Amino acid sequence: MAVDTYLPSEHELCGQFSATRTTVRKALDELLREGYIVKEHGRGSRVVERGRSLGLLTVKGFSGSTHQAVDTQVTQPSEVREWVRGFAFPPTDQEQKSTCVFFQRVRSILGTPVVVENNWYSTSALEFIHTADFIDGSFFKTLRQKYHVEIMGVEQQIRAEPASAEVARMLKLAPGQAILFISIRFKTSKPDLNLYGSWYCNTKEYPIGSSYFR
Amino acid sequence: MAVDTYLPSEHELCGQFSATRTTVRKALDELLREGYIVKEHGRGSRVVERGRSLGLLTVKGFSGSTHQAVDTQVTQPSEVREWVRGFAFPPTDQEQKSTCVFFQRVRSILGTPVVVENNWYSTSALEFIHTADFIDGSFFKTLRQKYHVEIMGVEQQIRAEPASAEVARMLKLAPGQAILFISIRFKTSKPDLNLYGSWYCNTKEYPIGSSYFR
DNA sequence: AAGTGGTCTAGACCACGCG
DNA sequence: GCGTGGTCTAGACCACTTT
Repeated sequence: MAVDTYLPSEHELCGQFSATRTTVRKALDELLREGYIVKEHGRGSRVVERGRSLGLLTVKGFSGSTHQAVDTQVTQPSEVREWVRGFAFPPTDQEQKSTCVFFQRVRSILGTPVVVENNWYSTSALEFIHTADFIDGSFFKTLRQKYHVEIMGVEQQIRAEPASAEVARMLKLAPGQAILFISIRFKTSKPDLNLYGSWYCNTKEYPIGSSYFR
Repeated sequence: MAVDTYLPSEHELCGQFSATRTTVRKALDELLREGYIVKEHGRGSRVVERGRSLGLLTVKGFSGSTHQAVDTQVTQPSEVREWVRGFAFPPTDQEQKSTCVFFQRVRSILGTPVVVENNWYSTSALEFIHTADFIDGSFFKTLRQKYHVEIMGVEQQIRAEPASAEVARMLKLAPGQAILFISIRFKTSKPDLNLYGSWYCNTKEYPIGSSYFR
């Protein structure tokens, strides 16, 4: 949809999709939270330009980015490991009873590496998926299309830290530069399945964006 | 409510408050997003411990903190100024036509300064409120109780930065330490009134927390 | 089987923007 | 006055958990 145009009214959308206000409004609220529209009381729902930011803080994950030119490099393909400690959101007891799958990747925008992602999930809740088998290179898309698992929510804890030597190397920064560290847990529609991440972000060019509406 | 207990069922709450499922669920969804409860399909809504984090990323602002012992020091009382430039979320044209009110404060937890807040709002949308007249020292509480203005949403942009000399001094850190910079815009129930902030956070002891659910 | 949360239909009334 | 979004009541059906 073109920026600055208005969507059909909620009542019209009800007709078009044979749904009720409740359902239509729920869908529009998603668009609002993702930053695609703003609602103007008495006028309508206007399509807006999404800002120059990563949009990491929503359930869409990195794929919800404003940027089309996000490139993903797998730096450590999926492998089975033991859990490490020190998560801000610790895995459940059940998850810790089994091993986990770990993979690491680096996200870049226009050639600039912006995020180093360390990702884990429990082998008890989801089979081993090789990074080479990700549909279109996307983990979330693979979960959705092949396993019918949806991301239902996300919890995060955010800190500013100096970059370690290793992270600095991967982000092509000087060691000690200020980076953003995100400890993250995604909750999925599969009750026992959570996805854990420790993400290191270079926010110099591309800050993290977030919006939240009642 | 005690941690790990369950709330009355949604149907029960409907009875207790003479409301419908829709309304009760909307309220519970707020509690979910604020991190006070988790919903367990088929079981109920369980009260959980909120983590050791600031909860800055929701519409509650700093007052949504987990910590009771948040102390606020006004370092620059309200005064009328010209707008400065460089906001991630620029004031609207209408707002920029008039002057603005600026105030600065430092939030501390258990004696440790954790946030330096620079705050602005347009004089065209809200009268000058002296920091000394804040109800219980809270700006949001004053807006709500005295002006019947509610916070409806928040947009943020987050970066990791080295602390400037001035910010370092206020946060009692060494200059150049990694801190978190948040550029923030609160939208209110008063259509023309937005609140703008540039916040500098020391996340070493108290990281920023956020949760998001469909 | 009974109780829970998840989702939906159907319809009402209100507050806001605009002509 | 009319159309818009904001909120609410009333009630149905489904999926999941527990007994």
